[in-house]
Amino acid sequence: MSPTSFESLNAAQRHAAEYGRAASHGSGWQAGPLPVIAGAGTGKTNTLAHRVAWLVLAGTDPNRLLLLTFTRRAAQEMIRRAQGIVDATLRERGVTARAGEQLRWAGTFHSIANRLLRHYASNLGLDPGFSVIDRGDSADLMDVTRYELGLSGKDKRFPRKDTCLAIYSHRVNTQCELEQTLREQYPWCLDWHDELKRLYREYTQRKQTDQLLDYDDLLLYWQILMSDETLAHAVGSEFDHVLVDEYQDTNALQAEILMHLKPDGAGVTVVGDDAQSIYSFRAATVDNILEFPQRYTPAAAIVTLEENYRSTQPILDSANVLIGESARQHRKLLQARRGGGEQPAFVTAADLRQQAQYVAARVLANRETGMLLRRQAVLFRSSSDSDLLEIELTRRHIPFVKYGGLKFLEAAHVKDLLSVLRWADNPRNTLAAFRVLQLMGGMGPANARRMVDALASNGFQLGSLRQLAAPPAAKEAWSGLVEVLAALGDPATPWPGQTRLARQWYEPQLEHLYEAAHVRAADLEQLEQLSTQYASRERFLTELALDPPQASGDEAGPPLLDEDYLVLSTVHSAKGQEWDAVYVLNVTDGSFPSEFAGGKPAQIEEERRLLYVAMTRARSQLELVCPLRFHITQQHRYGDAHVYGARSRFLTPRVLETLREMAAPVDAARDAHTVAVCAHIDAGARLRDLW
DNA sequence: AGCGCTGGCTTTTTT
DNA sequence: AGCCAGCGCT
Repeated sequence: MSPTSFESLNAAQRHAAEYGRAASHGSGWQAGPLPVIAGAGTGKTNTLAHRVAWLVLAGTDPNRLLLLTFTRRAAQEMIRRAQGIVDATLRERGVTARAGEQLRWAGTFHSIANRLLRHYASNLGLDPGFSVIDRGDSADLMDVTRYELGLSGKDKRFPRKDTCLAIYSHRVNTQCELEQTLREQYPWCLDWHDELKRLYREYTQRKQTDQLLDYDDLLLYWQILMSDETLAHAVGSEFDHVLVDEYQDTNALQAEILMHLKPDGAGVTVVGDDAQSIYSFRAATVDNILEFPQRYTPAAAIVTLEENYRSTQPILDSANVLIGESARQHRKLLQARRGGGEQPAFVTAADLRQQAQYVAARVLANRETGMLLRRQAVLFRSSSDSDLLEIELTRRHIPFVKYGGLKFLEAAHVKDLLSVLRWADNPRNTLAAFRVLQLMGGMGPANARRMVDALASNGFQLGSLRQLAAPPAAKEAWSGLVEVLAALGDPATPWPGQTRLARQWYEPQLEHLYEAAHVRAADLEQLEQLSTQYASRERFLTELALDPPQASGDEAGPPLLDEDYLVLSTVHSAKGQEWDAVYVLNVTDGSFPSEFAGGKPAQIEEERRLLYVAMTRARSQLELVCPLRFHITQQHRYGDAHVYGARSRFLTPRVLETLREMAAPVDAARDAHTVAVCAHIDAGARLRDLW
């Protein structure tokens, strides 16, 4: 193969990339199953890209190669890199690269499911024009259903809509009984078992009536498709090779789909790291990767990548010790290829404010020695952990971008505007209809119901809305809406400009809906801008649901690339990334592990892996920060109630030996009366006791 | 009957 | 800062 590119791989990487060499000739050959356990920073993406490139160079038709990744972004990155390797190799051989030979089947399980289901819709009794609804819409549908079943308003509070959806999702993705999900993950909802079951039955029914598929449905329908032998064979034989990235974060449904795709494992490559499995709340099961080899006879041989190209050895030493204390795993020890390096630090701060000040100061100090802000990142367990830091950064005029947490598309006003387009796109989408109708003052659930029923009895002709009379208070907004919907529903209306039409109707509604209307109006302009980048309304709405912009500011596109900014991110969103300096906030019991983690060993192990993922993002500098004193917020009682936190239980004596312990310098100007107290209290238990 | 406002309560992480 | 139940006003 390519003398340069492939020879740059180490032995294990090359073995993985070229696995099946002996069998490879012509098209349609297969080798596998191949499990690759790739430790953090061991060149996983590079190896997988080389495997894709090598398969293509060895004669595999790129159209017969299925690549499943965790995010669509990862798929695009993989395509780009594999293409680069193929092109470079062919150039070396004096062959001009064949233009347009692209990987058409690369994407997330969900997006590939979307494509397959539209193709096989008729086999499943599905309308090929189904809509995909995102999380927020699913929750809203759950809410409407709950309201109509009369499940709200009992003396005991029924679980909120997001919780209802989370339980539902967990239940279908784990393929376990509802009762088991409740007992293990949502014990406080156990009393509602029967009501929830009724709710889910109705929810499923409504989605089917309205031709809506939620995220979970994409997988469920795919699984059902694969449960039929004939159809499974039809789908499976479309592909010679199936490669799955981040296999440690797949769930039972996805494993089953893969199994039916290639029952004997021929042509299957899975890549992942059990030590980085952190998505069990999304029903991912680390068992998939732990038990993968044994699912075949003979058992598949594992290729392990342990040479780490990212971090210095002192950082890896800490991480190795930390993860070494976990019981069940594919053992591996990360070895640094880079020399030198300073010991990572464990820094105690008096409280959250001092933590924020300390981190901001360290970021600036690094910046002054020439380390760009974007080469540094602050990581944390939950999105709100960075609240104080964000204030501090703003005060010091340090620009930052935050990943994770509430996103642009989840903001109420953005969803409002999108709902107008969604309703026009699919008049049967009563969910969008309900949302849009109730945006008008004077129009509540009852009137909205009346309008939707009338629309249904007129065969969902949007034009028929003209005949209906709105309540007096909504009169003006109503006639405007009717005209906009008629325009959007007319196939002759071009797509560019449709978002503007919708926005012109919606913007006046902002005033009575929200407090800071002008701030929200700016977002709407941005959404309009974003929509112009898509070819059609249908593409815009579907792709937005499947691949939303990652961070606030992300949707603005290129301009940001010129600027320097600090990265703030949840650990979950930091997956696969790296920075020169990494600061981890709140390395306490309560965050690592989360106070909500529950006591089961498997749950605690996952929390340990979360800290492992955070630590292994660092290239040269790693600091774990631990504030000692917390103010209690968002609790029953307000006031200056506080607790003293203990450092994370994962920082055992053996781990601490690998760290340099230090205290954040006390800011003398402030807090003269606050003395840093060293006390160790089980804050997690205290917080749990509050409930 | 239906709308909208008030006030009490809030279980993380996300394709 | 939302969500949701309950109440009072139209």
